[in-house]
Amino acid sequence: MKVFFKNDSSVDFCPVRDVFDRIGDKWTVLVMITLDQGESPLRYHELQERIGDVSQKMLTATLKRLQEDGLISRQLYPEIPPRVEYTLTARGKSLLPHLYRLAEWASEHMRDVKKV
Amino acid sequence: MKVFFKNDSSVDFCPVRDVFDRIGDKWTVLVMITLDQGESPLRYHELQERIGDVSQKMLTATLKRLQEDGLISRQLYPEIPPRVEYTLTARGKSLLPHLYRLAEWASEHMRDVKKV
DNA sequence: CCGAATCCCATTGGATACTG
DNA sequence: CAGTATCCAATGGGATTCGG
Repeated sequence: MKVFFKNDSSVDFCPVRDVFDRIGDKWTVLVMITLDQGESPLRYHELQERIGDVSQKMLTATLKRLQEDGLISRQLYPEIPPRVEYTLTARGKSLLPHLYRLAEWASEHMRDVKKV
Repeated sequence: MKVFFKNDSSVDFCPVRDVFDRIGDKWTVLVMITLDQGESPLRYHELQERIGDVSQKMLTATLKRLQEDGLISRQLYPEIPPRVEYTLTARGKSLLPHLYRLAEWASEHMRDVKKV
């Protein structure tokens, strides 16, 4: 596989950087996996509860960006009080296996590394 | 696959978080892939040149932590001037396929997303 | 219930100068 | 050559308050 670097002046994109710039933050992957583990669409507050230690600000920001990237979809039911459900899109689902494999690798290799 | 959350009080580790905490920063994955693409061990300055836009401070810090995690090894040849060579360890190599798959996914799905 | 807006702190990371 | 050390700017992210 070809990898592009910054001094490769002919190209303006680098898949490796791109993907980690997008999902390498603190919450994005966790939200996606939480949605995947939920057997059905999850509401805002359900997500917050299941993740357990995410602030409203960060959950909102993460959801918004995931939606902009087409990885999740947001369904608003204009009731009183409002209800909002989040689901993974096809694109989002296509990313998940790779994330799980990384997590598997981590549980095999990071156990002794962690200690910090 | 089982995923652990923070409110899962019985466990103190979460593979998903662990791995992204470790490799989700700006340079770690890039260094590993650069080492992998080099057909032989790479010296400090070669790494800096190939990556192109990494500062000395960050390259040094990234290499040190990769070494602490057992993902790369550092060989010092005490000559004048000194020569240092970096290689991927077996554990480091075992992680690479997963990173490449993520990069592949990115080049298929992030092209149109990127635009920001 | 689902956020938006603001404030503030901690961490990341870049530029530069110096050392064995 | 291969780093250290220091200073500083930018970003990430938490706590709190407010709105529809």
